[in-house]
Amino acid sequence: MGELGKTSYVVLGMLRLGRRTGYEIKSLVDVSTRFFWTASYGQIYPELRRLEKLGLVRGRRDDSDGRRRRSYELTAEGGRALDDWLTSDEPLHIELRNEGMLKLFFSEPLSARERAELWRRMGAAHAEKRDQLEEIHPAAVASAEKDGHTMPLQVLDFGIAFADFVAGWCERMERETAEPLGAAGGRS
Amino acid sequence: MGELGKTSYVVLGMLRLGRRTGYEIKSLVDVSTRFFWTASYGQIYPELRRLEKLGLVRGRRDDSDGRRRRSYELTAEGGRALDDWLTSDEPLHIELRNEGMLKLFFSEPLSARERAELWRRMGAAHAEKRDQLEEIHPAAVASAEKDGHTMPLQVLDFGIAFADFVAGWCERMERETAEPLGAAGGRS
DNA sequence: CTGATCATGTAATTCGTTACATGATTCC
DNA sequence: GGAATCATGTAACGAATTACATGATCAG
Repeated sequence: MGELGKTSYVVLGMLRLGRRTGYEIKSLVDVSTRFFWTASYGQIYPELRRLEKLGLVRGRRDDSDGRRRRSYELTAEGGRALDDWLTSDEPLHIELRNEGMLKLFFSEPLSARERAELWRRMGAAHAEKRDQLEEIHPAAVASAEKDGHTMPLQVLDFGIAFADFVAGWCERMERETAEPLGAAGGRS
Repeated sequence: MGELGKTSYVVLGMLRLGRRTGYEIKSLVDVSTRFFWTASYGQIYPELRRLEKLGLVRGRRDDSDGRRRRSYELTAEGGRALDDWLTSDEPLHIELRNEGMLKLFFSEPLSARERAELWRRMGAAHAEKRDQLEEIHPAAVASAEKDGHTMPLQVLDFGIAFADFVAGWCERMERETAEPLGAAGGRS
C-alpha cells in the first residue's frame, strides 16, 4: 500500500544511469550518495521487487558471464515517477544526527581537557570524511569530463567543502577550549 | 534487555540540569538539541519509566500547583552513566540525510532552471534554520552569562555558522547554475 | 585451494514518528 | 465559554540496520 519512499528514488535514480543489479546499485550508493543518503541490501532487494510490481522497473535474469543474477532497467513510467519527484515542491527531508554535538551540549561538567577532546574527535571524524571524499575527487572529475555529467561532481565538491568547514571549526574550538584563554586578547 | 541508547542520554543529560517532567524534557529538546538530535513523546515517556527501572532516574508525583504530573531527577548512578557516555571513546554516531543533495545528484537530466531551483530550495531551507537559530541566540547569551554555562551557546554558535555556510554555498551554486556561464571569465 | 568478491535474499530487531486518547488548567 | 497549553501515555506503523543463510566465481 505504501507509496514511494526516498529509497525508491535512490533505486530509480541509479537505474536511470543504466541497467543495474541490486548489488551494483548498492555499490554505487556506497561510493556516491552514501555521504548524504544511505541504503542497505535489506532495503534495495525488496524495493526492486516492489518497484517491479508497480511497473516502474523491469527486471530480467542476466546470467551473461556465468554469474546468476537479476538486473533491472527503468520503465517509461519509472522515469516519469523519478522526474515527478525531482521537480516536486514538497519540503525536502533534511535530517542531521550528530552525537558529538549532543555530547558537547551536555559537557559543561567535564574538564576543559575532556571538552577539547570532544571537539578534537568531532573534527577528526569530519577531516577523515573530507579526505575520503578528496580521494575519489579525481575519478569524479575524469568521469565528468568523459560523459559530461557535472552534478555528481558538484555534489562531491559540496561534500568536501562541507566536511572541511566542520573540521576547521572543530579544530578552532578545540584550540580555544584547550588554551587557558588569557583574559586580555592574547594571540597564539 | 536493551542497554542505553542515545535517547537515554538525551533524557539523562536534560535531567542533570535539574528535576524535570517528560513534558519539560521534550520542550527543552525542542529549543536546544533539536537541530542535531530530536526526541518525541513516544520515546521520552517510555524511556523515563525504563531508566527508573534501571535506577538511573528517580520519579515522583509532583502535583504541587494543582497539575497532575510526574517529575524525575538523576540518581548518582544515572550521573555516572551520563559521564561514562560523555567520556567514552566509542565512535560518534554522525548521520546526515539530505534529500536536496540526493535530488541534485540525480538532476543531470533536468533543465538548468530546475537545477537552480533545487539549489535555491536547499539554500532557503538552511537560511531559514540559520534565522531560527539566530532568533534564540540572545536568550542563549543571557543564559550563559547568568549561570556560566557556555556549552549550549558554543553549540548554538556552531549551528548558526554551519547553517549559514550551507546556505551561502547553495546560493552561490544557484547563481552559477542559473547564469549562462559565459566561456570567458565574465563577472556578474 | 583458499580467501575475496560477486550475488541474492529473508528475518529479527531496533529506532523513531505519528496518530490517537484523555483530561486538567490557564488565559482571553 | 472556548482556545491554547500543560500533561501523560499507548498503539500502530514505517524506515532502516544487522545478522543470518547460501552459494558461485575469480584471483593468487
